[in-house]
This record gives sequence, C-alpha cells and structure tokens, in this order.
Amino acid sequence: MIQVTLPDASQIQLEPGSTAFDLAMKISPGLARNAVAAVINNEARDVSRTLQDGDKVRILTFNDDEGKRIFWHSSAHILAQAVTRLFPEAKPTIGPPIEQGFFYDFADLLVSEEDFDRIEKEIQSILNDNYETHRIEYPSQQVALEEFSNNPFKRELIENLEEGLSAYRQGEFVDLCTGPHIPKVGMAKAFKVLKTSGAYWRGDSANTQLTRIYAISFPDKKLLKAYLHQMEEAKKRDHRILGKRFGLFSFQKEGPGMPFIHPAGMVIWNELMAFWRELHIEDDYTEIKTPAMLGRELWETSGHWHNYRENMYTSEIEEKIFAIKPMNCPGGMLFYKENQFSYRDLPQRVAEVGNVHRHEMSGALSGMFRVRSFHQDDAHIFMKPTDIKSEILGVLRLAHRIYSQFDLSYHLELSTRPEKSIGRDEDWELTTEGLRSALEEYGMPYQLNEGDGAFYGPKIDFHIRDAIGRTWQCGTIQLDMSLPERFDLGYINEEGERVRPIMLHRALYGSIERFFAILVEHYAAKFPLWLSPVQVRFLPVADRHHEQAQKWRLACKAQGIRADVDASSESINKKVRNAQLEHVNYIIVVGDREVADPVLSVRTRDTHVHGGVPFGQFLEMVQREYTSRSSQPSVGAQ
RNA sequence: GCCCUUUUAGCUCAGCGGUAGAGCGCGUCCUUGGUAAGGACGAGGUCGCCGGUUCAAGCCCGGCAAAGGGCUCCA
Repeated sequence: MIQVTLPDASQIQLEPGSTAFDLAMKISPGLARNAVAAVINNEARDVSRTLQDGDKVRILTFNDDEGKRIFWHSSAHILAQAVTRLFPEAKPTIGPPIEQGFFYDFADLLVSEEDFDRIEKEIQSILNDNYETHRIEYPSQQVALEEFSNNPFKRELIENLEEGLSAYRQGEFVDLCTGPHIPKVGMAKAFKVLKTSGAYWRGDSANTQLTRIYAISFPDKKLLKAYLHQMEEAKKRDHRILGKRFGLFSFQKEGPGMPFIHPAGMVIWNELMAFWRELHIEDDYTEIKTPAMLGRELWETSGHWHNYRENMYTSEIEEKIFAIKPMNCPGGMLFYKENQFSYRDLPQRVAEVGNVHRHEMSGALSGMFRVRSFHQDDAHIFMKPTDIKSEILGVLRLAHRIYSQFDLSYHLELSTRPEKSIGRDEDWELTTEGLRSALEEYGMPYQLNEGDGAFYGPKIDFHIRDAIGRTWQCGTIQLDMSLPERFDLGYINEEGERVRPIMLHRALYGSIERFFAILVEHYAAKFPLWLSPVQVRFLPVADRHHEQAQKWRLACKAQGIRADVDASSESINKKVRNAQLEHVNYIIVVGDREVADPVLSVRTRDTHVHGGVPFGQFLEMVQREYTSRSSQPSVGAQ
C-alpha cells in the first residue's frame, strides 16, 4: 500500500499503482466525477497520473481557479478540434484560458458570427462522443516537429521548447500542449462561442494576422445560463447606452473620439471637479492652466516631437508650427522655470486639469473609455530626493480618498525600468526604490510589472474594472528623470548650489472622461444625490398646482439644490414613472393637500413614499445629504 | 492601423430586388387625473456618404466615413 497526503494533512492509503482519479473516487464519487486535474507535489497533472508513496495531492475541480484554467484550456482544444473539422485548412496556433473563458487563434481561417452555430454544433458532437484525452510525450524535438510538419506556427513553438515536449490527443485531434487536461471532453458540458476578432501571432502587429475565436464553457448548463444572464445585465450598465439615454454626452462623426458633454453630464463633471479641488486644496496643491497649443520648439525640447509625433495634432500659421498638447507636462515645466525656487519652497505640488488631444488609432477608440480628446487631472510635484517617499505616500492616500468616495475597488501595479530607457542606473534605483518603499509602507498589495515602466521613469498605476469586467488604468504616478534634465530645472539647496529637482507626474481620476464613464457603469446611472443631475422633481397634480410647484423649485434652487417641475399634461402615474426611470432622487407630488399644508410625501428611488415631511425639514435633509456627499438617502433613512 | 460586424424616423428596431413600417418620443386637441404607461388625431425618413450592376436598389457589388468587439497601443 502507498500513502498520500491531502491538503488538510489527512493521509489516505491506496493500492500501489493508483491514480489521482482513484484517489478522488476514494474520497467521493462526486469529486471523481468533477475532477478536472490534480496537483501532485505542487505540479498540476492529469487525473490519470499514477501516484507514488508520500505524494501530496490536491484534486482540482472547476471551482478552483486553477481548475477553471485547466478546464478552459481543455475546452480550447475542443474548439480547435471542431474548427479544424469544419475548416480543414485552418492552422491552430495557441489557445489559452483567459479570465472569463478562453480563445484560440487560427491561421488561414476566415469566420464570422454566422459560423458560430455550425461550430457549436460540431463541438456538441465532439462532446457527445466524449473522447478521452491522452498525453503524448515526444522523445525529441525532431519527433515533435514531424508530428506538426504542416503547421509552421506549432513548429516555431516546438523550436523554442527544448525539453518536456508533449501533446494531447482526443479522437483524431492532436495538439501540442504541456497539460494537464480534463480526462474526458464531455465534462465541458455547456459551451458557447462568444466572439471573433483579429489577433497577431505572438502579439506583434508586424506578424501574420490570425483569426481569434473567443468562447466559454462550463461543467453545467445552469452555470452557462447564469453567465450569459450576468453578461446581459452588465450590458445594461454600458456607459455608452446610459450616456445616450440620460443625455450625459454624445459623439459626432465630425469629431471621432471627441466627446460632447451635455448639460446633465456637465453637472456630474462639475461636481467631480469641485470634490477634486477641495481635496487638492487640503493637500496643499496649487493649480495652473497652460495653453492648449504650443510651439514646436517646446515639443522638441520635451522630446515629444521625436517620441510622440504620430499621436500629435499640429497646426501651422505664419510658417510656424504649433502642436496641440498631448500632455500637460511641458507647459508645466515652463511654469516651473518662471520661478526661482529654493529648497525651502519644495515640494511644489502644481496641478493642472488640462484638455489634451492624442491621435489614437481609429480602431482603439471605445466610448468615453478611449478617446482622442480628454482631460487629465494632472499634477507635477517638484521635490528634493528626500521627499520622494513621503510625496508618493501622499499621492497614494489622496487617490484612496478619491476612489473610496465612490466605493470603487481598484488594484495597483508597479512598473519598473524597461529595456529601452534613458537615465542613470542610480537614478532608476533611487526612484524605483522610492515607489516600492512607499507602496510597502502604504500596505496595499500590488502587482509588479518588471520592465513595463515609461522610458523616462518607473510608475505606479491604479486600475479600475468596468461593467463587463475589463480593467482600465485610471490614476498613475510616474517619476520622470528626463524632463527636469531637458528643461534644465533647478532649485537652490542649503549650500546655495543650483541642483536638479526630482519630478513626478500624477493623475488620480486619470482621464475625467474615463473616470466619468466608470462612474456611470458603477452606479448604473443611479447617481448618489451629490452627483445626480436632477435631485428633486415636483409633480403638480393639476394645472392649479403649478404655481406651488414652481415656488418650491425656486426655494430648492436658492439652496443650490437641483430641482425641476414636470409641467406636462400627463397623468400623475406617468409623471411618477418617468421620474423613477430617470432616477430622480426625490419625487414630490404637489396637489391640493400640499397647497393647503406644506407637508410633503416624498417618494424615494426605492419607490417608497415617506409621508409627513414638512417642506423646510425636507430642504434641510437634502442639503445635508448633498454637502456631505453621502451615498445614503437622507429621507426615509432611519 | 489590422481582422470581424453594424449603420433605416429624435430613440430602439422590423423590412421579401418592384413607390418606406412599428413601439417609444415629439406636436395639437380632449382629459385636471394623488405615487410606475388616460385618450384621439397629426407631423417626422435623399434608408450613413459616393460610385457601380439592374427595366427597377433600403436590399446585390465596390470605395469612403462613423460605430461596436478584439489585436496593437495607451489616461
């Protein structure tokens, strides 16, 4: 008998020659049925793998993250099997699992959504045949190359893999793969082909364009249904749809990627900026505004003319070339140089909410998330080397105050020196260490992206997730060793010498447009009162009540509260319905009773009507809720 | 920029090679109704733009533009 150890440290006796599947069977038949793979001594293996005495074994199911990846990777093989059956000329390349499902990239394949049905049918027939998967180990590169002689992409992969070459076979289909795999393809019971797109071989736009097919699979039809339902729900939060429905913003074909912010959108925008300014004043920032367009020499000095030219809009007048700013920093540098700073004046925290323009590739544009004209809530902090850590900590804390106001969850990424970069080693070390130690002290976990920094310095990025699960970079903290040099910035130190300041760029909303879009999706356009375009709506019951409704509207307005009156000749039911659908925070019907005695029945967004609120008290409550930027309604609170 | 898809009334969407449709919205009138759709009538369209095929094009073909999903890139 052999003995293996389970994750809970319990020990199980097995017949010699038992597999991971046998072990699962011994634990419970249900587990065996759902076993996707096994982790044996920290290595993911097939459940058909034979166990040795003393092995530490963990059975993986779809419920484990690792199990999901294996399940989806196995599903990618099934997809590739179906596709190669239907399109024999298609050459499978790679097919990894992703966060939600998996994709497979094919060369020599042309498909559109119309083919999805056929592909799904073929997949179904593969699932019905319920092939077992078999591991094939190649003794040498040569043997593997022969197996994939008709697929140059697989051959390229094989050539880059010296040892441990293996493949998996299911029915007639063999694919290069390290594994492990689900034991029988039928486990991937519920399959859905989702979308197709182009992709480049090895992610390089210089390489062949491949056809990518995205799909998802589950061990249970109910899980698939739940997933599809969740996707439907997420689509209802799409900021592009809500932005149109609520009149927040629009795009015109005369300015692709250049948003028009409408009145309701401007209300939110202005509230965001008011909140932002309050916090920045508290944190001792100053604010400037620099021109939208500056002469070519400036961009030559900053390096943009050489490094960023293809993204810049330019204009020529009287034989002089100007560029519309793609970034605020060069203007900020000129501001700094206007002053003679001493070490006593540092750090200088100079904010600028500037409208920048970048010519993004047409295919990259996406609603308000990716535009060509946007506003960055930039700030440049000029400091002494000894300020680095505390300044970064200050920015991290300020960012947290902003994101937590909206209950947004975010994650941090630290990116270090890329291969192509400028600057001295000791400067990179100083600045990267500054970022790292600030992050450590801040105490929030972060992801490390080695070599992913800007060419001029390391950075910390804040990422926030949208309604359909994509993450977007919002805030960023970037140390810059290049611009102070290029612009010959200086300050006078204690010894009276002119020395170079350290400079960092930072943005917290990142792009106001993008952050705005994230908020629309986050709240599904049901904004908290302080952001809400219409906070209070009065609904006169009959024409004779218009006068009272207008009086109250004006009283609200005098307190800075955004109120309106629905003076249409619709029924009261219809007016209530409209106000509810518009997510007005407080809905107040004005009829004979209210005219006789100013006590309101206040309808809240949860459709409850709270009676007996004197008008004066209502005003106070709304005002308190507004100025405190509370996300909880004050009426009907207790 | 590349691959795939889409573009018909203000909005959401039907539409079969043979003179353009619905619902909502909008306008006028009736109704003055107490917390999620009162009623009648009416006005809105060079079917994204430019070419081609055809006796005939919203529909077929080509180009361009914009939008959507990805790739690449990035706030």
